[in-house]
Amino acid sequence: MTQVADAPLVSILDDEPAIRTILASALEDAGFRTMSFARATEFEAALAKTSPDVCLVDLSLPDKDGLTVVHQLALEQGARVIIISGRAEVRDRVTGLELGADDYIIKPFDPSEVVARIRAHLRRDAPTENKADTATFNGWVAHFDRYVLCNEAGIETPFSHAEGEVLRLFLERPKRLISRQSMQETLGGAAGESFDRAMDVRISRLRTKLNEDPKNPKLIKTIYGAGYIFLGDVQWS
Amino acid sequence: MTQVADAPLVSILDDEPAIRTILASALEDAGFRTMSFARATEFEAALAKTSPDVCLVDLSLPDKDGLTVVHQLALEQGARVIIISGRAEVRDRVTGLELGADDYIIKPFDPSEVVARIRAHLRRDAPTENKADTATFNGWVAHFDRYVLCNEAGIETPFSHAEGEVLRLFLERPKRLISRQSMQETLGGAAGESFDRAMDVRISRLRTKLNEDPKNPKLIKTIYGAGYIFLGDVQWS
DNA sequence: CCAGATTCCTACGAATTGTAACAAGGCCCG
DNA sequence: CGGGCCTTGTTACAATTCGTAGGAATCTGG
Repeated sequence: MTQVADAPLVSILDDEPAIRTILASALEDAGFRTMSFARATEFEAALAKTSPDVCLVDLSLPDKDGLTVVHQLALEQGARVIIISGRAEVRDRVTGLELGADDYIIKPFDPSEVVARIRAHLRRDAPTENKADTATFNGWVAHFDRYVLCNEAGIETPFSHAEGEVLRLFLERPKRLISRQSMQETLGGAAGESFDRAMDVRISRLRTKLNEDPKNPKLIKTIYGAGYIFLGDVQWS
Repeated sequence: MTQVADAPLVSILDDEPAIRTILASALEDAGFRTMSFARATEFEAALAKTSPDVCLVDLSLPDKDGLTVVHQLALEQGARVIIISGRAEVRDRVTGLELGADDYIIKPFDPSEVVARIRAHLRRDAPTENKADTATFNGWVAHFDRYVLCNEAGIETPFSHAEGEVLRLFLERPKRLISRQSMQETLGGAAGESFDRAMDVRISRLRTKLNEDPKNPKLIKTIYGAGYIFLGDVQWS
């Protein structure tokens, strides 16, 4: 497993070698970089040099109380702190979390859950930059963050929220049938029988903005009695 | 228990009334505001108007798959999502977390742990707003200590307290939908229901100071029927 | 080619939002 | 105290969005 230089760094602090090994290998398989320590003093010495993104800390340590470590970590460092402990009492968990831990995992644990939880925590670190909000297709560029549609000449046409919902649905499922019903479920939610014209109109307006020829639509194709298909080579970025 | 206007809002989605009651009372005792729903449709309808800080979601719902709800929540809203489920398998937990949940609590649960976990998650939300009072975004610099907005040319424009509140709210949650109602809750507090156009005016004035083109605003975007989104790459310092 | 169903599209109107103008209140300074 | 100046909510009206209605256009099966 290759390790990218900017892969998140996870620091492991546990006195049992077996646990360290299991965690380290599971995390590295998942693409993280790891550092392992058996004693709090070594762990803290390393912190002075490197700042990990996540710290996994066992509460029972030979040289120091784990909760103290957690508390200092949470206060001083910006790192996420996850306690991994054999102490399963609710009281233990609550105090651990209150002292600054971000999560509390009970031994025995499943490595895949540890990985999933770490990912869930890290996901919050970079909220803005990871979501793909720009799609390119057949000379068009749709900017969902700015609610703007841009053609080959670079002319921008704004689209509304409702139009954007439909467009996004199409761009996420290109070249596949999207039934009228599933479309209403995904969007408005208010699934009334006689209300389904609203969808027609939304699509009609979207077609207009895409300069579709009504007689011969190239992008949004109607499947009579079934739904719609969005043709077009979509690429998100 | 008195509820402060700016206390974090927790939205509960569970089909069992007993669970809802237990959670709601525990959370309100802990100083949170709560909203409870039995069905996903009601829950989602409420989301359109208010944006809670945390959502507690049960996976087994009468009208919709819980995981779908979680996924949409995580993608669209910025809210923390905590699954509370009777399904205890590791596989369930991992998929729940991967679909966007921030935490996964297994039934039966202890309310105090739920509270502790919510607090742990929220603690991460507001690391910036304590000390930083200068934000840089798209050529602008906002100095909240001096109530001054500074453009690329270095020209300073003063802004008022009310405008600063709105601006700060935007800068703390960039590129996320901020619902109209949650905005009024965060700010004015005293909310005349729908007759309160003060918010519109505040935003209009803020737009003017940001030199926004009324026809095509680049920073403060209106989402018809929902709220506003602040685009712009914010950096606090 | 016909009948019936389905879909498109234009126009209209209800709801929502933008903004200019006005008014109420606070503050500073003479 | 009184008069400007700033702030901010309120009101009124303009602009925008988007669902609805209803007839025109299109499709399908026979």
